[in-house]
Amino acid sequence: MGRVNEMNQELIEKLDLEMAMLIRKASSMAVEKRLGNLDRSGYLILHYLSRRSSQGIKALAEEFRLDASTMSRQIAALEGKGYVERLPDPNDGRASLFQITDLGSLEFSKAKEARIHRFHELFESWTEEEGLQFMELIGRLNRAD
Amino acid sequence: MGRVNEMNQELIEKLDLEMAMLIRKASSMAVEKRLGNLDRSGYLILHYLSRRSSQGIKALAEEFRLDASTMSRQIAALEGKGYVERLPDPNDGRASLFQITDLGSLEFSKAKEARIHRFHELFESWTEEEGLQFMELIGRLNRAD
DNA sequence: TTAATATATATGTATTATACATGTATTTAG
DNA sequence: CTAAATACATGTATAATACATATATATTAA
Repeated sequence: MGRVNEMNQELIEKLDLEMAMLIRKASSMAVEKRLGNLDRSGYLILHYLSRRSSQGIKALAEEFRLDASTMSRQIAALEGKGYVERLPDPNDGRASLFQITDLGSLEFSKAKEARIHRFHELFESWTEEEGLQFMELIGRLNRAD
Repeated sequence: MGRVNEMNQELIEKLDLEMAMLIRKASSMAVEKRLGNLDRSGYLILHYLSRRSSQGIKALAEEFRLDASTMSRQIAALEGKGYVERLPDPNDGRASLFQITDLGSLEFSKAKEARIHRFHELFESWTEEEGLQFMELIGRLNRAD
């Protein structure tokens, strides 16, 4: 079985278009469906903070490959809603560490439920095997440069 | 094999996160890499117009599931760059029809080449079969409500 | 130790993509 | 022929983002 690199130009072109469409569709879906008080960024950040110890802006920005200024604003939004809590970084007076609050955990759970529901709809006609394959393939793409 | 609806909650949750990450990654990639003079919308619209006869704002907005005002601005941008041409709709004095220009076709080809190159990188390690599966699955998602 | 430099974060500004509300011209229905 | 609907353009608002810059703190080199 050949590599995609060697393969049919046509398939790559179709992939290109399908990806472009998926991105637009999924982006606007995220906007449409505000899923409680959480946007996509907030959702991802809370998910991350719900599994890790408190993190600073820089670490979060690197984790999500966003500019630190962007992360700073996203965290500020979460802090403003009371979903994360700012703690002084004991090792660095310039920095803060952020941890998810109980309220944040609650909001995250609610958003997750709503999103999961939406996903059940979207993937209604898929078999489990297809879902698994798709997830694996997306995962690979997410971890590629 | 069961439907995703009946399946493991864990898989759906992972899909949810992977999708959220993909969207963010792909969106920012699209911004970073301006691929000539075409953004994602322009690219999709020119692709569409390169295969179809001239279309009005409304039809395009429906095709791409965007608000007509959004499509109006996107087409205006393409028109401003000379990539599409406005023709009066002979059957409706309120409407215009838009067709791709030679310059638009040229720009589209250039953007396509650059994007395809990027895709070859992204999918470098994939087999052809995986690429095909992925495309089919994305296509289904794009066509779901 | 002190001065220069680097770093972590916050904020100002700009861009892009989007939706919704509204206004205008034109078409269609009654 | 008038009333309602439609196609489009434009005003306004929001969200996510990057880059440039400012500030406080930390680190390094002399």
